[in-house]
Amino acid sequence: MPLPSPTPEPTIRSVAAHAGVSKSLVSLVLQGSPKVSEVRRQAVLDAIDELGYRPNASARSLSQRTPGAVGVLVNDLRNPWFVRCLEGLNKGLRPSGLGMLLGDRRLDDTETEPMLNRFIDMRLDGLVLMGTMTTSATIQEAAQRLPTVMVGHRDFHLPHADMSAQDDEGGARLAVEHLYELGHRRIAHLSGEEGQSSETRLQAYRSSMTELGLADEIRVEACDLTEEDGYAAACRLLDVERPPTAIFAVNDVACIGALSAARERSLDVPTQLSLIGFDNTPISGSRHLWLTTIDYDVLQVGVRAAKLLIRRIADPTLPAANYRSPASLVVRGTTAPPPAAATRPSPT
Amino acid sequence: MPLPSPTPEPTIRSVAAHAGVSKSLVSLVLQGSPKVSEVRRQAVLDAIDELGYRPNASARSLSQRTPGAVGVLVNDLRNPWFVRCLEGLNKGLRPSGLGMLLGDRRLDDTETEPMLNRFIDMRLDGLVLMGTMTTSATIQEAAQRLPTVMVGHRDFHLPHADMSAQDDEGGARLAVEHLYELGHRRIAHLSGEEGQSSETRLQAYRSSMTELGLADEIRVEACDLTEEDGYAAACRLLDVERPPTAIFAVNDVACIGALSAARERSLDVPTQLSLIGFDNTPISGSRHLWLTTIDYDVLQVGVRAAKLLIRRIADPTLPAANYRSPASLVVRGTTAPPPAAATRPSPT
DNA sequence: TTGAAAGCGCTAACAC
DNA sequence: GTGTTAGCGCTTTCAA
Repeated sequence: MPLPSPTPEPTIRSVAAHAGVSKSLVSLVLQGSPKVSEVRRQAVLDAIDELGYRPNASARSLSQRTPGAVGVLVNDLRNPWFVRCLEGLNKGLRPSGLGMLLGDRRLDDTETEPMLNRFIDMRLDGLVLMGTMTTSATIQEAAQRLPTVMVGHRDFHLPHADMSAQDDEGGARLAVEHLYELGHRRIAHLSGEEGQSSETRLQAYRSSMTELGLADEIRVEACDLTEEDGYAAACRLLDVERPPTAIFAVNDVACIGALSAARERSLDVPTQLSLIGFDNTPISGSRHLWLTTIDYDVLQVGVRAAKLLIRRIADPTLPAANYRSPASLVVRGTTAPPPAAATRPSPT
Repeated sequence: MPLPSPTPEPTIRSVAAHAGVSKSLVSLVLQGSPKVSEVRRQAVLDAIDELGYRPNASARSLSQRTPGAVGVLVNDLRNPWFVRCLEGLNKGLRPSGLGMLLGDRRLDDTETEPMLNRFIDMRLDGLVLMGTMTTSATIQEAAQRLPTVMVGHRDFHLPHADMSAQDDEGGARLAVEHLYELGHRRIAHLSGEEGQSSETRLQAYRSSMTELGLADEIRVEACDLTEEDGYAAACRLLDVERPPTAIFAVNDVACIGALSAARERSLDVPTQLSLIGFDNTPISGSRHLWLTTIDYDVLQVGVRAAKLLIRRIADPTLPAANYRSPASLVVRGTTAPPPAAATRPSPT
């Protein structure tokens, strides 16, 4: 049975002929309509698998004017955060029967425009913009034409898009306070270079520090949200006269970079340097890293995004909803009280 | 400008009317045909963006009988190997203008059948099966209907599918020989539970060991290809009377699990235990891990897969091609000579 | 219940 | 060069 079938592809027409009924009857059977007699239904069903018939999605989507799928544009699949979030999205989409078409912004930067254009041209039922990204004319156009939800951020203005994100402000405060309570004072921040989430986390770090009377201890280094760049920024933070005793990193990936920097300097984590990440990425729970971090149920963020999108597909005129998943602290192995000498010059 | 446009979507017809030409002329312009006068072309182009016209992909795909996209079914996106491989695939696909639709087998196991069915029904131009997976009736059907390439494996029989994979046999031998040359004798293998690649690596380990006169030292533990399971299997390997001085893991992810197991037992890597992985996954080069591993240019495996697929789309009757990317050793920080006592009971 | 017929938006012969 | 016409495979009135 070689691939190039000798017979032309069976269509609804050939099925009808084979079953001795009309096209429309076949269509009704395909859609599980109740108003078809049992005899005919069987005849059609039999014809279908005798012929190996498969409906043609393009034809259906053309005629029904909906492809039954949404497009998902992801920032960077190398970051496990996205994989987890996709899992949630997928789960939330399932009841609606919507499929998803995935594209990665970073796989190839020149590839994201064609991808979005394809989404538009397919007249997809919805669009998911997952993770920090800068806007562009194409994104704006796509978001204007397709019901849209932004997940993890609201980096640019999209009047009719919903948002499913996390409590960046609260999470960052939890991180700083945790370190403070352990006794740290020289708490530095490894910040993200772009994106509203990074910005919010940074501001929250600043205010927390100030409110704790540590305004003078504020130290910030910005990095791209990659491990490599987190490493570099952490180096800059550590290679100074009076290095911090603790670093709050904008996300887990950057935090791992910081871990490398510490190790390279033979700084023991957590006894000589405390580190805390953000996102509770799957890898952060790996025994080998065991990162203290901020959790906010990413899976739920994904599920919520799906629900918002489904709602918006049903009624695109809805006012934009903003949902933030609450943050909580996950204490693991990378935070501890600072070396005694560092905080308490000696006496009480 | 709210989303629900008051005017119906512009079509090729409205564009034609607006520009004062016929439908077919518009179609020709859209396809960049040279046989259109400059004046008309401009008129059409103007009409297009005045109206904000976008071609309808379903209609086009119905009439052209090709959607200009391939489906990619991936085993597990949590493994960074896939992300890298996708990058290659994407790169290789680019010149052809083919888009890609991505699905993850593990995101949700119940979701892979609908995904494949969607691929079939969309009459996609091709199918990519990326990474170890067990077959199913749906996979068989999809592969029968769509030009197919398997990447990284040939886990089941698909008569008309090409393969782009890696030299598992050679790579495994390199790993064992590297450890041998460092002086290791008690070399254990952390094997994969399923998949032909795992099987081949295991067999090569066995033969290498035997050929090196180490048949008696053969120790194998099987694990699922995840970090968690790699950890568990490594524990079983280490918690015995006479533990191995080196472990060759079936892939990097499992190797990281082994690293955790070593650390948990306060075994220093590499001075007390050597570890070597497989795949040269991006994370393995992370400073924090710095895994010795086997490389085979995954990117190239992806590119090659794209090329094979493009060829097969052009001529589906081609005999199945099998390509294996050559393997090489990447020595980093997790391998070293064994502790002296272990190999040389004491004297020379 | 079932069938006939008219589109969905686009491409592709084929004439002019 | 440009317009006309006939489909692509399916859904969906509307009659029968």
